[in-house]
Amino acid sequence: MSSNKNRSTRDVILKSAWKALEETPDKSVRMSDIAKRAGVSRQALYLHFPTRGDLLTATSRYLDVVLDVDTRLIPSRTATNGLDRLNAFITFWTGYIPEIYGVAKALMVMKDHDDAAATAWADRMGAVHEGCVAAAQALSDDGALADDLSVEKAADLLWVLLSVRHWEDATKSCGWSQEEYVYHISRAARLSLLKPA
Amino acid sequence: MSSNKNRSTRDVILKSAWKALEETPDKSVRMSDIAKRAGVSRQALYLHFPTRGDLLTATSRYLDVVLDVDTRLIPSRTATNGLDRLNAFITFWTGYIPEIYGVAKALMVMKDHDDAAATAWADRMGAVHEGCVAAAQALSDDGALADDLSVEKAADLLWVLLSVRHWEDATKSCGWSQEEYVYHISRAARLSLLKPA
DNA sequence: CCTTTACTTGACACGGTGTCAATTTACACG
DNA sequence: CGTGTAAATTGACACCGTGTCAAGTAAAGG
Repeated sequence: MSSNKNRSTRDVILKSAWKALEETPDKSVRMSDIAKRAGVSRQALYLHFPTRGDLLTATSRYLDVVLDVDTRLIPSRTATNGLDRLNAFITFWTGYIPEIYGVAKALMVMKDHDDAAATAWADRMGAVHEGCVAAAQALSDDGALADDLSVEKAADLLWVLLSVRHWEDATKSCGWSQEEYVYHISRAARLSLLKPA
Repeated sequence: MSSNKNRSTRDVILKSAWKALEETPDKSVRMSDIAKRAGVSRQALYLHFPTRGDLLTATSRYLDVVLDVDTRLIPSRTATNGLDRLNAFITFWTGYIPEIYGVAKALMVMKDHDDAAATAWADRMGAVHEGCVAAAQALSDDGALADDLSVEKAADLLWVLLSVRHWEDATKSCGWSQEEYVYHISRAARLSLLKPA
């Protein structure tokens, strides 16, 4: 099978991209860096991915598989009430962010000056937004949603609170630990979304 | 006075940078764009500002003067209780963001791949953080701060809530109006920071 | 054995920043 | 009125990273 080798190089590249970005999420990782790490020529990258943006997006999808997003989302999807669903979703996503941060950061940076990357990022974040809508809807169904929030606004608010930049600000700029971040953000989310007790 | 002409070109450049960035905060404004708009050669820019980052930072400081930050901060500084101070500060800053967004965006983008710009941005945001600390302290003095927040954590939380990226997410990605943004963010801030009523 | 497919090598164009040197403009002052 | 000095112009160039292209190599598979 000729496509076997094809596949495997592709995977090597994706893994290398991941590792490189994970290692230095701050510094901008070049195509040549990834190639070197993959033990492959820079041009081989372009054989598999048209542009850097495509490689980054592919890497982030690759992560979803490797890190098994679907399994991780089960608690949230199977929650039996709104508050549980909200908590489960927040737990999932806040735990996921640090693992994808390297790749996410690269995409975030790129989206600021590359329309294709912007679309890709919007697409990825759209998935998170859907999760937020589901949680907000579940709260609404329970009558637990604060009175001055529509489902849509609640979802948006949650989404904004859970943004990767937000995590970055809190942990990198403010120096919060991951625990502090999770605690304060989920607290803020609950206080903002739920009807006052 | 020879430095008069010097000054005035400098100001023309700053104003042009401002206008250019205001016009297209999304697209990356080039040095040549600014030069053209200022009716000056590209090299003239480098005569006044060593690098693009320096020009951007100077522009943001220029805005603070032109938009009269000090006056705008008076209500916050003279508030007689914590809640008033918090509200005044939020009103100031949320109103200020849209006005500086173009320049801020350029700096934010640049900070992701330029250490000098990162420092400049951190410096500018440090000023905002100080405002957050002052507000949090005022709340604490009133005994109005939520029990599970230290002054420092409260300030950080407020700062994160008020980040420019946050505003960008809400208004650009979610399509909130400025009014909606102000309403929901200040609501979230109050609910998160204050002792439950 | 010969074709096809995956990959390599090395060269190059492009866009944007920053640098440099030579030149021109203008205005202040003796 | 000229002259010296500071400010600005012009055009060329180096650098970096992305993306393109053409020619060559290596190996699997019929």
